[in-house]
Amino acid sequence: MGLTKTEMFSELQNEIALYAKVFGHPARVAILQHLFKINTCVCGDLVDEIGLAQPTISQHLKELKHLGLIKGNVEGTSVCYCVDSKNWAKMKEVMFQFLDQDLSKEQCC
Amino acid sequence: MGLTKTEMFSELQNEIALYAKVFGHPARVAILQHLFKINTCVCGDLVDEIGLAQPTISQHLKELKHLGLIKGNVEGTSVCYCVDSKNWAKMKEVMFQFLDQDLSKEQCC
DNA sequence: TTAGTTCATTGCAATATTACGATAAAGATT
DNA sequence: AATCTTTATCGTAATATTGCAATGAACTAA
Repeated sequence: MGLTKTEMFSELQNEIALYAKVFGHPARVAILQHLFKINTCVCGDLVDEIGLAQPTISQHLKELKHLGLIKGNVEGTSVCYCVDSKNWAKMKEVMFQFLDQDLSKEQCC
Repeated sequence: MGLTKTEMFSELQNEIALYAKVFGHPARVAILQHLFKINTCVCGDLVDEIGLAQPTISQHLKELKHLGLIKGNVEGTSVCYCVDSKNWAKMKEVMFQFLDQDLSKEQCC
């Protein structure tokens, strides 16, 4: 069916899944890593940096922007992208809490 | 096309994306949360706990198992699942390193 | 043996995602 | 104005994902 039944899950579960989904493609991971590496706005390097076509990159950027993880600033003809540090921190908190659960008790397996 | 061009990306980028992808569905998030909450093996509660059909849960479990994040132990008629703490820790390290990049430098946006 | 329980697998339909050519939009340059 | 540069959007093809009914496999209980 391809249709996720979001209504069956808690808001937190859906939030985690949404964040994770956007990281679930290496192109978006690469985009973010580049933004972190440069650590300032990037205006167009991305298509050269990553090997995908311009419309494809644009689409991936859109998804990252839609979740609020990056911001885009129009600057003349080009657009400057950078990580939205405030929203990134929010996301990090949610994801850390999920990933950092402890496994103290013994396991039977 | 729906076909990710994995060969264009680094091994780390693909690894991060694979982990993230498996967390990119609320059912799998819910399964993992339940396993953490119970903090021991679970033999069949999952279908009741989460509201999806048994084959659907089985499929999600398969994906989690395939990545090594959970283990399944056959115990008579039933199968006991639990988080594989060693592999979970490995995954955590990879994901933390990706998520925990700092944003010290000023941003222009 | 027969029937019941539990989980995996198969097969399929519906939807989502990915990629990109073509094109549009908008500012910059000549 | 005419052209160039840069990014977004549209349309479409290919592939992936999700969900479940039906069925199978394997052990248990009567």
